[in-house]
Amino acid sequence: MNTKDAVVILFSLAQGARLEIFRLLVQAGPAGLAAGDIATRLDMPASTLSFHLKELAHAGLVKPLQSGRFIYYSAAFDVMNGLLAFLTENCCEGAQDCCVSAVCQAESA
Amino acid sequence: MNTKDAVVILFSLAQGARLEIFRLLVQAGPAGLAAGDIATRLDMPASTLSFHLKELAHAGLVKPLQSGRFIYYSAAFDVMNGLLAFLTENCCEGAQDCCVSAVCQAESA
DNA sequence: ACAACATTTCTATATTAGTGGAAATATAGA
DNA sequence: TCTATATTTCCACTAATATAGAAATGTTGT
Repeated sequence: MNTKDAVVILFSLAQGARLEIFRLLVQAGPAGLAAGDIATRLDMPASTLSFHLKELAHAGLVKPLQSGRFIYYSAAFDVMNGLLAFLTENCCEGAQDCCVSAVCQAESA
Repeated sequence: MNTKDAVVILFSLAQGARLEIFRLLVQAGPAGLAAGDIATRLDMPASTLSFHLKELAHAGLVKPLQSGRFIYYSAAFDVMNGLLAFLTENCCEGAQDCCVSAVCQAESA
């Protein structure tokens, strides 16, 4: 991951509608949700949703899977993990205690 | 942390210049760097840097500390950790294995 | 082929963001 | 107070983004 990739990913999340879409998909898990289902749950016009899904897919944060007439979108956890690692890379010149430890402790506690 | 806070933080990072500033400060550690130092290292006009620092500070991602004529900016690791936690909240309906574990394993390995 | 449905692309509009020079503000030291 | 330095604010310009209706595309079952 380089700076340009990270900017694209962050940009795709830095918008109210898109962040809600992504969080919905994170909570939905690997199976994902159909586009129409997302539109209904978030009360969003189809064209607006499509615009945002395209942005998220372009960043690699969501992956589309066609199944019949439906297209299921799911969150790409590996891409998100890569982003998190990038954001805390070379943290504090090697003193990693001050950086992401809080998250890891919260997870393992 | 709510969606609006997260969008503000993500937005502050979703820009090439700002992401570079933040990463520089992450690597610099808690002591931070003076604004002029950042400008020199990133070869950026002072007014442009100031614009971006303001955005990062507004999001709470960097903290300014005045010391004489200099203003030292440092990364707010607690805010970043809060963001990471928010992004993976309620992940996969409880099956956390699929989410942030990769980051934590990489850190502890 | 046709009808029904799911999703995307096209189009126009309104709003917002990024840039950097010049001027203003703040601090320190003599 | 005067000067040098550090940083921010002001300003104008250029460009990009979010939105949603309407039309187009693709898919399924009959």
